[in-house]
Amino acid sequence: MASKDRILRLKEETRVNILDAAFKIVKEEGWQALSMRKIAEEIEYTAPIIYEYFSNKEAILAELNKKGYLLLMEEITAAKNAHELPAEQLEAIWMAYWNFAFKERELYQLMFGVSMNCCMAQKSPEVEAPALLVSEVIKRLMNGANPSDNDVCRRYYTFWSVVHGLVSINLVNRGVSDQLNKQILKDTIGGIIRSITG
Amino acid sequence: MASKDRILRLKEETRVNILDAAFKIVKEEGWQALSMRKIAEEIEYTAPIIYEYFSNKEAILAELNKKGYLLLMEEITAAKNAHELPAEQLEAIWMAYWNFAFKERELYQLMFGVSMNCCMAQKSPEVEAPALLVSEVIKRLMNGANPSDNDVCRRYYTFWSVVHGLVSINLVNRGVSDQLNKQILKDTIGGIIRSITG
DNA sequence: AACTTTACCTAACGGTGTTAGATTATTTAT
DNA sequence: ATAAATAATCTAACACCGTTAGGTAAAGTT
Repeated sequence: MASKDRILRLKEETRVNILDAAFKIVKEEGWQALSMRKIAEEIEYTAPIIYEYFSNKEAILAELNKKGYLLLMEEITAAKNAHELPAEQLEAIWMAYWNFAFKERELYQLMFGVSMNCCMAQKSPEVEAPALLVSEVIKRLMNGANPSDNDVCRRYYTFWSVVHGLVSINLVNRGVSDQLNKQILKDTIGGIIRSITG
Repeated sequence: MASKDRILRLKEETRVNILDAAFKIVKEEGWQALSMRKIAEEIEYTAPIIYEYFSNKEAILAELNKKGYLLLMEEITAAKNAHELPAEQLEAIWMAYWNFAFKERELYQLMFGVSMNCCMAQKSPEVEAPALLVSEVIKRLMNGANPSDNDVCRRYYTFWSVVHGLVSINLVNRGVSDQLNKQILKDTIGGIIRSITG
């Protein structure tokens, strides 16, 4: 009977509604505000209903995660296809990645484990000390060029980005071998130093 | 009277005990397992007592955050002092930073907002697609050199680390200007590309 | 010994994810 | 059309969370 199909379509529809509601809440109020009861309220049901469509909250997050990757894939594919030369493609791809992260920051947080409620924001002497120490060394390395604060800062963030990026990828992923990581680390740091000293 | 001092010392001691208990729980069971009631059980009190020493849970996290920065500062200072030349100092500092992240991974997570329960771990076609696409382009860029999978993978992680590092620093920090970020991004990506094409 | 202060606890509030069981509505079979 | 079976949905509850109010018991002070 065709009514079976209609019912299946309705079921699929509320499944989508649940995901949309979750996404809307996260966009408007952030991840910490996402709760099963709030999703239920949004779709005008009670909370236990959601468990007919998703085995638990984590399953909803997994689905949104997938959605994020599909969106990212769209963006970087378009960026790639806008160019011919691989060098230009690569630059466009990573620019698209960057833009995606800020256009869909909530999805990016979910996808790559960037937590929201971290203490780094609040400034204090203890928190700022490492940056100062490293910046001093960078300044010494560049002392021939008489660098501005902006230059030093740029170099500091370049170092920090690579290392923190590689660290956090490994903390959440545990994918690549330690040997490969150390190699990447040494090579890249060496590269930045050479690019400074010329 | 001296008893006043002794009592103050005792108060300070249980303050430290609370922090130690929290740290122990996190080390053994991760951040998601840290609760006020569990801390209380560890120090053999009930939960409300903790609020005599810390205004809320966040204040405890802030204190552990500070502890993390002090430890990190120790490590990178020692690394720096082991060398004379700024180039060597920088390499040693970032290696120390790397080692700190994995020796004290829980502290690192807290300090830099690396969230623990992220979906990236679970592999699926959707999740792997972007990496494949980028790797293809990298391979094309290196086609003269006939690169191994390991080489391509290394380059991919180098790109990804910088971009993801810069992104996540900006997502949690909101510190640096957009202009500086774009500059860092373009420079670094260009640098990596040039280091590939020779 | 009575009074005051401190230390500490129990009980509760409103929130979370999740499950069990009852209730209502819809479909199917007679 | 009516009875039985199935599906859809809800209420109530569990065990946990951070946090607060209020009471009790101990310690210190006069």
